[in-house]
Amino acid sequence: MAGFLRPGERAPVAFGLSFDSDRGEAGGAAPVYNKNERLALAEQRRRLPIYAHRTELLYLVETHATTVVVGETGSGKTTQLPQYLHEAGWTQGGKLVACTQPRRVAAMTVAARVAEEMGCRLGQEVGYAIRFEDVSTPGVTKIRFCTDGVLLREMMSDPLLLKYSVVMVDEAHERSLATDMLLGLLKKVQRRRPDLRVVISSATIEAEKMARFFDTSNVRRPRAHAELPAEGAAPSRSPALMSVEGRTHSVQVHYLEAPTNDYLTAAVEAAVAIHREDLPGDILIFLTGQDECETVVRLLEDEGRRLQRSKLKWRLKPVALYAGLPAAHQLGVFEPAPRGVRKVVVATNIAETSVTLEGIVYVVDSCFAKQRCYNPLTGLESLLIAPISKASAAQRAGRAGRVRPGHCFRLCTEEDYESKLPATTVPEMQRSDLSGAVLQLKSLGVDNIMTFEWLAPPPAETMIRALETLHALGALDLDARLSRPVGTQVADLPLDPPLARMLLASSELGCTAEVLTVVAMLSVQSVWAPGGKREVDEAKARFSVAEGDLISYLNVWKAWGESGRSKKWAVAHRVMHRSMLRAADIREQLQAHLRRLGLRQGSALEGVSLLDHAEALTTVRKALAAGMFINAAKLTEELAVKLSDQQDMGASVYRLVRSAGGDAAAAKLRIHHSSVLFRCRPQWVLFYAAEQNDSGWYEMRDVLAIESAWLTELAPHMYRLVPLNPQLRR
DNA sequence: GAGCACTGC
Repeated sequence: MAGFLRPGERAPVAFGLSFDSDRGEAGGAAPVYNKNERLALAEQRRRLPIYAHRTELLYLVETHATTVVVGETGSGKTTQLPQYLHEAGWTQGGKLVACTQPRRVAAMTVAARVAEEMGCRLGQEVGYAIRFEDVSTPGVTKIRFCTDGVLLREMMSDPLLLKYSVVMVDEAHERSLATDMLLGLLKKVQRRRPDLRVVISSATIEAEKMARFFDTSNVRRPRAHAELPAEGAAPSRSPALMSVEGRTHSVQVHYLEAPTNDYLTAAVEAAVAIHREDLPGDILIFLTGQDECETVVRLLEDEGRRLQRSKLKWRLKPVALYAGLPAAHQLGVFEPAPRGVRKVVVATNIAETSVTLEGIVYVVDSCFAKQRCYNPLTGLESLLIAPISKASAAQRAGRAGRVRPGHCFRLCTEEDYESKLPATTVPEMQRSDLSGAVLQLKSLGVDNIMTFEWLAPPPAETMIRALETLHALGALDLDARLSRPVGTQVADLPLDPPLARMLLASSELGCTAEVLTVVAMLSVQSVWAPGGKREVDEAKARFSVAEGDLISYLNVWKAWGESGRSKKWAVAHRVMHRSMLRAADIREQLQAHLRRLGLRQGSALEGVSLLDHAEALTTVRKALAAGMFINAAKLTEELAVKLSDQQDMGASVYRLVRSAGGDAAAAKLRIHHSSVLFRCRPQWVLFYAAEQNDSGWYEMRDVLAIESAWLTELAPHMYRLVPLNPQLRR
């Protein structure tokens, strides 16, 4: 294999790998226990690095409207800071301290830990709120952990966040769409609420930017507010910035001596080389997708068999980890490896932030990831393999230093790392469709979207496209104001605007029962289980109908319901039980929203005779079309000629209907293999999502076959009939 | 003709 070099190292050692510094240092098994476990909780709290900064932090929050805290991993910021604020009196007078997290599990686990430290029951003084679950008690709860999405929703009924005295935004450097929106809104709220304190927790790389963003010391305060009676000294409008050291071990980084164009083989070689050194510790390999992970697991299993002859102390045990994996298969990943076994976790980006693994000492990083990108000119998304950022690479490397000093092997040369990887990842805000975000801002009273202060403004084209989409859906009027009732109702529903729109249409057409199901199932990750391609195809065929995927989902839902929502049924039919349960939750939540909005509910298919079935189904399809008509595609006569390679020859090409020319007209679409319409060629289709992959094709998923006349009927503002022959025009 | 990084309301 190609050897590895440490930064600044010139001559390669025999194998490029050398852990001499590690030998004899900690010979035994890697410790994976919390060595403070037996200490009283209070003593453990005092031992956290952040404890030494307690007084200073409280002083900064007291005297500054915004405080940016750079707290490295293990500093204790997430669990301690909210408690310090509570102890210092910020929760007196019925106010709460909020702490937002980008992920649901984080909000739940952190809340549980803090409740334990404070010696109270979860949901009393300490609570959390995530979608479907509000574990907090009004009047009792003082510290509330929640996802940033929940706090955003909460702002729709409490725009000034009057319930809260302090809002702490954790993991702000991750720059999720919801975090960026929240930051912009918090800055706006601060102008109206000088008493509110904002605490931003961020990694070093984004900290300065956060502080600059919240600095309003040069902005003149509006006169109306200057006249407010001063309650003590006003806090400084220049943010405070402070760092708290973390508690992690050093990670030594190694690079390839020569570049590779096959990072899968390189990853396997690196893992084998590490294994041969015969030192303790698990290995974590970062790749880009499910297929890659499975391939490398197989290759490592082969290598493991071969290595069994070579008298090593440990046996290799490769395991894959990606989001689509059924929970049962994930178990092996988190269980500590038994004695004499070295775990090799082959993971996607999920291991970068979403899950933490114990016992990892070695990280092998392909330095690639699949990145979602939005093209506002076509209105379509891409999911392409791209080099990760240096910030991402640092995060991945850090996964090696949780239990003891570790090593990170990047599968590129140091020169390429320095010159080809961008410093930071482009924030989600700048590579997503923003129609949902724009609508939410409108409903929060941000009238002029173009002048809203973003931490990083999205492309103007994306904003314009979002306004156009919302206008086409009828959610905005010609002055780009929220329409009534459609606009306010679409904004009220916790759904993508197109899905919300079809739900409203279904109420008018009397088929909410069916559309609720479809919308809920479109809102979950994947209905079908991964694995055995043929098996899934066969299982799917049992539910397939010519009208397309959305109608087939109705059959899956019905059959799952008739089985008594049985997990056994789901497994037998290659349906993801987890997804179905979540869809059921979403469906129920949406139904409650419909009731609250006072919308009529009904079923088109229930109790309908076979004779009237087709007509009833057309009603459902039209309701669905009312939300998706923007994504209309028509089958062309063209046959694909060598788009990427000969495999594509003969595939049916679809073109967007809405485009008059330009980038959108050039986009070649085809029906995704996962669609039940893959082998059919309906003339006219609508799709919920299409994304470009590395083959160059835009693949349509969740397809609905329609009749062309529906387009002009449902969306005359967008589509009109063009006579084929001008002479036929009357 | 072959396949879905990760979150969130």
